[in-house]
Amino acid sequence: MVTEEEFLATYDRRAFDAPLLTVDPILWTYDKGELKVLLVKRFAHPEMGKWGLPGGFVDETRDASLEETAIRKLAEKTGVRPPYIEQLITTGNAYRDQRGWSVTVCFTALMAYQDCQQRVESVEDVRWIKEEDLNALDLAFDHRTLIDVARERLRQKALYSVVPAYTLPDKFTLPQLQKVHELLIGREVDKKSFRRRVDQAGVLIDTGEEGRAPGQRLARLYQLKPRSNEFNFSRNLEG
Amino acid sequence: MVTEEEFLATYDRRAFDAPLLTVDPILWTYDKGELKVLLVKRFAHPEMGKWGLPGGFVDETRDASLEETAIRKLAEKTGVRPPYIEQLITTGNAYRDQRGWSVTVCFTALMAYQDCQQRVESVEDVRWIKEEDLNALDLAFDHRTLIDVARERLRQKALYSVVPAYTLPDKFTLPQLQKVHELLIGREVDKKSFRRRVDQAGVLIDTGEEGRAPGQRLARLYQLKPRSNEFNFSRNLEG
DNA sequence: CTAATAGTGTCTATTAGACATTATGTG
DNA sequence: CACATAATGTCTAATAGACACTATTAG
Repeated sequence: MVTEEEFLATYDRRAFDAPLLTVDPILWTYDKGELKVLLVKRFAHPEMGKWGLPGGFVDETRDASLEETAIRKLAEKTGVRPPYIEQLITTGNAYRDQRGWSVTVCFTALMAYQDCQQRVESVEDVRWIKEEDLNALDLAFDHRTLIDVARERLRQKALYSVVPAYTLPDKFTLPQLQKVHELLIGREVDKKSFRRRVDQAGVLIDTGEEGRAPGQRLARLYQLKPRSNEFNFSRNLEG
Repeated sequence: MVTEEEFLATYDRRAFDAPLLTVDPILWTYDKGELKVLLVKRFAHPEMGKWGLPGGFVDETRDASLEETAIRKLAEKTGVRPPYIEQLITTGNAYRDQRGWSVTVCFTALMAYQDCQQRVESVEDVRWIKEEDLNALDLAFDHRTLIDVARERLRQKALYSVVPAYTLPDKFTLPQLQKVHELLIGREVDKKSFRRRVDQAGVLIDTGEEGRAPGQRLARLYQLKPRSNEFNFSRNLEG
C-alpha cells in the first residue's frame, strides 16, 4: 500500500501522454464605427506566417491561473491589461493542431482602442483587424471559428448587459454606447428604450462632465460602475 | 530555415512541461423532490478515498473531443450517454492538484434518475448525492467549488430555458417540470405564468397521453422537441 | 363528500418598441 | 437661420405576476 506522500514523490507527469494546452485570448475593440480583433503574425512553426490569436502556453512559474496566462499574453502585445476578460470556451480535439491532440482555453477580452493604439501601431506583427476584413485572411488553426463563437457571445451580451461598454474609453457618451450595441446586435435600437434600460439598471455613473465622440456634438459623459459587468437585464433587447 | 514538415517530424510534445489536463462532468438529476449529483469514490492517489466528480484524462486514441471524454466517463459510470451535456467552465492553476499545475475542463450534464438508477445502485463506488448532503462530504480537489458553479448556472437556466426538463424522463407532466424549476430557482413560480411561457415557446410536444408523477393524479404528458435546449426566453422569470 | 391537484380566465404591473417633441450646439 | 444630434415625453404591445375559478380524481 502506497501512501499519498510516496505516490507524489515518485509521480512523473511526463510519463503520460497529455494533450497540448494553449490559452487564446480574443481581444475586441471599437474604433471609427468598426469592431476590431487583435491578431498577431506567427513567427514560428506550425502555421508560421499566418495570422492568429495572441495566445500561448501556460508559464507554470509565472501564471497563477489560466486567466493570468491570457492577460499576460495580451499585455505582451498591447502593453496593458484589458479591463474586461471572461472565459469563452475550451476546444479540444485531435485535428486542430498538427502537433497532435490539442486543447485551447479561449477568453474574450475587451478594451478601448485608444489605450493601446500607439503600442500596436509601432510593431509589424500585431494588428487590429476589422471584422469585415477577417474573411480575406487565412487564419491559423481553428482561430477563425473561435472568433465567430466569441462574436456571437458578444452579440448576446449586447442584448442583456452593458459589457460592450468595455470597448470604449473610461468616459463615454450614451450615443457612443448605443452605437456599439447596435453594431454588435446588427440592427438599430430605439434610443429611448436603450437609455431607459441603462438608467434604471444603475450601472453607469454620470460624471457631470461633457465630452464628444469623434465628430459628434457635446454629450454627457458616463463611466461604468465597478461591477457593472456582472449586471444582466432580466429582459433582452429584441434579437 | 526549417520547413513545417521538418519541424513536425522532430517535434516532441513531451519535451515541454504541460499542465495536467482532466475532464470533469457534473451530472445532475431530479428524484423525489430532490436535486442530486453523481459522485464517485476515488480508488487511487491522489485524494484516494474521497468522493469526487466522475472525470478523468483524455484518451487520445478513443476521444474525438473533450465532450467525448466527458460523455465516455459518464457512460462508464451510468451505462448511458446523458441526453444533455454542455461545457461549464475550465479551471486551471498551480494549487488545485498536488501533482502540479493542473487544468480541468468541466461539463454540466443532465439525465433522468430512472435511466441509470439500477446501474448506479448496483455498485459501491458510484452514488447520487442529494444537494443538501454535499456539505457533509469532504470532496476531492476543488470539486465542491465546481459543483457550486454548475448549480448556479443551472439556476440561471431555469430562469430562461427549459433545459431543466432533461433531468426528467422522456415523457413528463407540466407540474413535474414546474417543480424542478422551482427547486432550481429556490422559490415557487406562478403556475399560469409558467405554462403560458412554455406553451408559447413551442418547445414541448403534447403526446396526447396521460400519466402521473409519483404520488400525483393523472396529468398530460409532454416531450421535449429535439432542439429545445437551444431555446432561450427573451424575458427571465423573476430571480 | 372532501381535499388535493390539474388546468384555465382575467386583471394588473412592468417594460420594450415606436415615434413625436424639445433642447442644444455647429456650420 | 438650418440642420444634425442629444435628450425627453407618451402611447402601445407584450408578457410575467397575482389570484380566482373550474375540472378531475384519489381516499
